[in-house]
Amino acid sequence: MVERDPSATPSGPRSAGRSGGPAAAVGPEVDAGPPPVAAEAPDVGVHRRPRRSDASRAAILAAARDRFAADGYERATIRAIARDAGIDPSMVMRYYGNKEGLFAAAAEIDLRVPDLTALPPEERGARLVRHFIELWEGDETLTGMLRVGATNDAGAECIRRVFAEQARPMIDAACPVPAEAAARAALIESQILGMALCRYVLRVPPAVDLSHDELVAWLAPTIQRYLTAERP
Amino acid sequence: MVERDPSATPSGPRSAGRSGGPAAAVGPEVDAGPPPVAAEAPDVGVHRRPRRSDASRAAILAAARDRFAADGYERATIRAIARDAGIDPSMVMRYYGNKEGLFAAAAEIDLRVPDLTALPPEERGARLVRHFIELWEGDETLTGMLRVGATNDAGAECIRRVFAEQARPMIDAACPVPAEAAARAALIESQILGMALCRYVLRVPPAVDLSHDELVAWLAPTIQRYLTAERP
DNA sequence: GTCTATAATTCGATAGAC
DNA sequence: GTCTATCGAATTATAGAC
Repeated sequence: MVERDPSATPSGPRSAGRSGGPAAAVGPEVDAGPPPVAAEAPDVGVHRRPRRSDASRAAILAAARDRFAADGYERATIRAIARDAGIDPSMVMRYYGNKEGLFAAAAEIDLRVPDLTALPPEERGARLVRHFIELWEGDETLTGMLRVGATNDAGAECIRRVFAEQARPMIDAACPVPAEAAARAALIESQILGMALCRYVLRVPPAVDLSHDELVAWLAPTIQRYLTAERP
Repeated sequence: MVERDPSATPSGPRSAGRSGGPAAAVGPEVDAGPPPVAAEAPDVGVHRRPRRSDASRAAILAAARDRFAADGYERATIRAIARDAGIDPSMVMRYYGNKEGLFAAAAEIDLRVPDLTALPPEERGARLVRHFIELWEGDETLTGMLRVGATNDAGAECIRRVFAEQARPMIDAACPVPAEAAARAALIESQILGMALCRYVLRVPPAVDLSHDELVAWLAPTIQRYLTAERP
């Protein structure tokens, strides 16, 4: 079958690593902290005394992102994540409490939605489409979150939150009628996620074969209409 | 957490049953047959001697569809499916060989795509959108297949095949330029599946709140454009 | 902080009686 | 055809030594 062979990667990090690219923009280490352990740093504000385990935590998070992305929530085991990170599985439990805590820490995503108000209205659709295409192809974590969100409720909540917090404000700013912004944002999200689903998760052949330019040419008018067209 | 409580349904069928509605239209019992058992009916063509176990097989398939739909591939256990069907788990193995065989048998879907050529071109987008909305809300199996397809490759193949075999011909017949039909079908599929993902799987609030009429009003022009508009 | 050992479940799958 | 009993493997999670 096409299932993952556990013996294929007996040790060491995964081949298709993130290479520290978009991962570096994820944000300032927003892990949940060691849950059942003594709180050694109550003032988690600007300054924080670096823990000796920061390297281990980062390695775990990177491996978790890869595994969750590749295998989904259920098949991504703590053992495999720990093995990829070169760390004992019990450390993962100690740092993140349980599997859900680990996922929550690994699921921090930055969509880096561009500022649409700086563009002339007729270019906003194309700008948004091109941004999401490049975002999706540059970071397999997004595909993973989509995979997890379809099966696990914590993953779905993650996607809902990411789009509500990061995409909505920009869409609100670009929408003509504020009362319609919610519906317009949902429509845009449906087309963006739908194409991502077909291309990167389901791998529907004709969707995979579309070039970036073709995608922009087809999808930009759709997004543009959802964004600014008069309500039908 | 929101995970399923195994003790919530100690026995008996699931509360949200299919009530034999769309399931009856799935097709003429296309199960894989008992794989490791003696082939008692080699001529599985038009006529077939009804097996004594047909009722059990149907019960298993119905329960499997519900479980796969609700829990996804990994969490849907053969034990739980058998319990819902009121049948011993070993029977599932005997009938369908293994878990993948069971899924393949349960994943037979009929999209019942309407004949678009009978409609004036300007009404085809709305017709298609309304059909898929009603289809999706009338049969939770489709949501389940989407859930499974996101995590499991067999599920993804199922979705690819269903759309390729059932939706493509109708779209081909309605598309102006045959060479562009593949891309147009992929675009339509991305918008249909994307909205289904947001509404029924991820349950993004603004997408869930959209009424049928609003959905048709917003999505129909998109589908219409993917279907017949000149290539951008 | 790190690791070993293991508890406690649960799973898919098999063997065999009736 | 149906069911009981169970195997072997895998999982999350915990306890505790160093």
